[in-house]
Amino acid sequence: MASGFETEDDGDDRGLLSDRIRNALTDEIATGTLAAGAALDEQQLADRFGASRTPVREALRQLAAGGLVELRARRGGVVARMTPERIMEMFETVAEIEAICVRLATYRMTPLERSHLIELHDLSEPIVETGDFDAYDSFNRQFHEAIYHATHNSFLAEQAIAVRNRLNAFRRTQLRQGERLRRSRDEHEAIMQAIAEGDGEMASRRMRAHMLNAATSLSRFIETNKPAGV
Amino acid sequence: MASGFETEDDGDDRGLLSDRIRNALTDEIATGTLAAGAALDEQQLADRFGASRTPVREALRQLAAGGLVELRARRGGVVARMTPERIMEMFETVAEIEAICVRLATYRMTPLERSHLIELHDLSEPIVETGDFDAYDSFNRQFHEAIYHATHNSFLAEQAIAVRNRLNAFRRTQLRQGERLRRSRDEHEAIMQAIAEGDGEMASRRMRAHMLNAATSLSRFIETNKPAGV
DNA sequence: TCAATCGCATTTGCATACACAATCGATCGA
DNA sequence: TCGATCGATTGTGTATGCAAATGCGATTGA
Repeated sequence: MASGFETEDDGDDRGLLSDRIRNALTDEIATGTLAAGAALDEQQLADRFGASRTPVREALRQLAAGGLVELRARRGGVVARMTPERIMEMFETVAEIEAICVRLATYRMTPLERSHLIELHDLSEPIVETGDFDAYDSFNRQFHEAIYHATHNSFLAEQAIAVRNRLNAFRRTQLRQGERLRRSRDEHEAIMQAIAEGDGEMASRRMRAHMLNAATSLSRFIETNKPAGV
Repeated sequence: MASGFETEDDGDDRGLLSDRIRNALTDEIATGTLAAGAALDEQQLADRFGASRTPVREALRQLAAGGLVELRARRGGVVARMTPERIMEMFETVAEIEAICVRLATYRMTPLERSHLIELHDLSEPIVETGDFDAYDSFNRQFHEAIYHATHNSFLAEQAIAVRNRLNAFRRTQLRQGERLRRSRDEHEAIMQAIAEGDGEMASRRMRAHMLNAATSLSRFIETNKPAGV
């Protein structure tokens, strides 16, 4: 009440309603609040968000375009069901795209970008020591995105981020194995080594292996925690 | 009038109105009927399609998600402007993804898929002889999509098709140089050779070169036909 | 008892209506 | 004459209403 402005209270209710609903739904799908296969009733969602069906519909259409929900005509929408096979396919795709990115980045990154990446990598050591999963996840994201941008191909970077986000949205079963954290950083280390030597092909192979290791680690987790029926 | 059914006259007015509008707009952007940067007035489009603004809005949102139109909040939408730099970035991305696909396809394709691909490739010879650009374009699409599917990674195949379509939508300046047609087939030939030898890496490199050759050919065309101001 | 069909309820798809924001033009001031 | 501000108009964003289609359940027939 100190300021005279009341048009924006929290800074959260700003922008388009449909965008806010879309972001909220994206989060809920990512966190698993909305389980895969769950029906998405427009009126029900509208009530929950205190809005009308119109912005909800637009949000659903956008999510459908992004592949997070399946929208069958006149039959409503459901959260996209992900089979283990499809998740592995997505992982492989991400791995290959990441491999592309690191190869191009190796050949094209500026000295500034290189030093920034090194600095970022160095920062991950204490995180691994403390075993802070969330912090490492955040670092990991920055590390990979730094590589995307170092390709100096913004379109490719956008694609990489998009496909990675799409995978993350369904990766609510995060890698929470202490051993994996250390191994992840070691793999980063090997990638950094190849980058430093200017060997893009080597960096590419190591990045692919790095991603597939993460996939394997996840698939083990999925196998052991397999829900009945699916 | 022979049959008693009248629910579907042409088979064209079936399905969702928003989908039809989306497809129509996609085509118009691809063919250049809607020039890049053209403003997309919702009411105007609604009138043109004989519909209300609602399905038009949904179509625009989907196109925005696909990257074909840019949608600024409360400021309407315009057909996405493509700079030559961005087009080249897209070409490079497509080239790299195609390179991935052909490498995986080489290692994973079934004998049936291999024979199908060979058959397809053989069919292109007479097309090159006649110099039928449209026919070759159609064949070319089939050839590349056959490779996508042979990766046995449907997600990757979807991504490849999506990014390829997205590029095609802005490639209304098609390659209409007779020489390029022959060279394109020769490059396909070299790729087929590598596939036959089971050398995925070789096939990958040749595919990348193939795509970048097409890009170079296009960039020359763009340079010579550069519009004033942009 | 099982299957098929008819009818109802629910929900989507589209149209229309209204409110607010942004842009453009005009008028006022310097 | 140029700039800025205010107002009007255009157009997007959201809400609501209506019609059609889908899915489900009950009823009827075999």
